[in-house]
Parts: sequence; structure tokens; C-alpha cells
Amino acid sequence: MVKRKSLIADTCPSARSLDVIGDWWSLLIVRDAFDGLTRFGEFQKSLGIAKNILALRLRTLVDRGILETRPTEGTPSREEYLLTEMGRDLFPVMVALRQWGERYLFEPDEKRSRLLARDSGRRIILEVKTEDGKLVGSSDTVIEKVPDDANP
Amino acid sequence: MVKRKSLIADTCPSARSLDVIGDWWSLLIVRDAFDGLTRFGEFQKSLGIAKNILALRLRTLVDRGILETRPTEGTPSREEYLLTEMGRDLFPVMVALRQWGERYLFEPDEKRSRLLARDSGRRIILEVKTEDGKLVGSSDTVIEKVPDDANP
DNA sequence: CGGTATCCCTGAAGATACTG
DNA sequence: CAGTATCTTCAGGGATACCG
Repeated sequence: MVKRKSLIADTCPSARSLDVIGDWWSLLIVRDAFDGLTRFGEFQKSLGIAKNILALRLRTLVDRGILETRPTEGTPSREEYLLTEMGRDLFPVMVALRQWGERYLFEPDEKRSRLLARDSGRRIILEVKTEDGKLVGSSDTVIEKVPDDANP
Repeated sequence: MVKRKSLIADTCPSARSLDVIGDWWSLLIVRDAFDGLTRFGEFQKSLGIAKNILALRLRTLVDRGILETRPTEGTPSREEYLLTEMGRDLFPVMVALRQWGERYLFEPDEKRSRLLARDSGRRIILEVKTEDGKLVGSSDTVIEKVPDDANP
């Protein structure tokens, strides 16, 4: 979070995304949620985060529509935290971060967790392409800006 | 940044990535760099960030290998900040953030900047798939954990 | 213009104790 | 176990002045 001008009015979708999930903990919680964690205690153990902070972050993520709560079966009933569709759609972001980290932040022989297809066990990769299927790199693209309303 | 246990030893590549570029400003600077900005003043104007903070962030990004400096032509010669290959490889992350933001953080008719292929003008999309080309969603995947060294 | 050096302030995060 | 309630700390960030 940090006090900083909100980017929610920015016309750049990346900036708005960062405004919503660009803080330290949110994406780590989302990562754990993708990893199958649902319970308060699981998140806390995994992240080593203070309980009050975790509660705050979880509430924020719920407020933003990225997680939703559901009462558990047992008794006493607790809440469990599940990714919404909006949250699950952060999957490509996580994969992109993972792919980049694998490439640049690990020694070649260093142990790392891996993301695999459940059925085939194959590695997961990510491709940036045009609607009609051509692979593109950053230099093949251009940002079409929204014209400034008032003046040049 | 914020004081928090470093994740640089985490075995999850996503976590390490977040450790390196997961703070507020870094990805916004990188976004601007993809957008073609290279000069200190350009970043400052675009981001509305304090100069000392910008200088700090730029230095950190250079230290981490995401940006590199190069003296400019004119006189007096200044530095300009360019993405390294490591930095350019953050492109999928930016595209993923953008795609998610477009979908969930804009009203249908709301103005937004767009990312287009330079030559064809087509929209850019992102696909998560297996090595052999099958599209996958988050529920089709599984994390293969690194076994804990010491004990269960 | 492209920074560096200071000072100050805020609020995010930690620690801890408490409750159902 | 799943939180809530306080208190405190501290470093990121804003503002400003200054320098080459």
C-alpha cells in the first residue's frame, strides 16, 4: 500500500492492476491460494505474516473481489478463503512472474518448485501473441495512448 | 520494500520475483520503460514521484540488472535508462497485468490505453499452455514442491 | 536538467494480549 | 483455531534545498 497517489483513474490497465494487487502481500496470498491454501492458519504459517496484517489483507482481497469466503463444514464453522473468478484470472500474472523468476533468479542447478500440467506433468509456459496467433516480443508492440482530454 | 523477511531464499520462483520487483514503483517504472521512456525527467513527469525516490528506484533497478544506463549523445552528457534483456523479459508480466486490469478494472466503455502489434495493429493477448501447446487454466495445473530438506 | 543530501511524516507491518 | 484490539517501530516516501 504505502501512501501514494491512487492510480485507479489511470488509463493504463497495468497501472490500475498494480494499484489493486501491487502491494507486497496480496500476490503472495494469491499465490498460496492457487497453491490450494484456504484457511487463515494455512496462510499464516506459509507466509509468516502477523495475524492482524493477514486478516487485513484477506479482508481487502475479499473487498476487491479477488477472494470470497465460505463457511467450512466442521464445527465450529470457520471461514475459508477461495479465489473468485477474478482471482483465478490472475493465473497468467502468476505464471509470468514464475517464469521470469525461474529464468533470472535461480542458479541453474538450484532447487525450485515447478508448475506442471496436472494430467500430463508437462511444464507450463506462457506466450504473448496477437489475436491471430503470431508470437510477439516487447519491441513488436506499441502502446496506443488515450488522447488527453484537455490539451496536448 | 517495507521491512519484511526476504524471500530470496524461497523455492517458489514467483515469490522471488515478487521480492525483486514486487514493490510499488519498480513495475511502474518498468512499464514506462516499455513505453519508451529513458530519461530521468521523463520518468519523474510520468510518475509524479519525488526525485530522490526515483533516483533510488532507478539505482535499485540497475543494481538488479533490470535497467542499464548509457550516456546520452548531447552535451552535457546525461544518463539514460534502458531495459536490459532481463528487464525486457518482464514483458509477459506487464501484458498479464494489463490483460487482467482491462477485464476487471475498467467499465466496458471506459477509455483505456491499449497494447497493439506494431505492424498489424492487432490486440495483444497472452496464453498459458503446456510445452506441447495445450491451453491450460489454473485448475489444470499443480505445483511440484521442492521437498523440505530437513524434515516433513 | 539530472541528480544528491536532509528532514520529517505517515502508515504498514510486527508483537503481543485477548476473545469466542 | 480464527480472528480482533492495541501499542510501537521504522523505513518508504514527500518536500525542499542544493550542486555540477
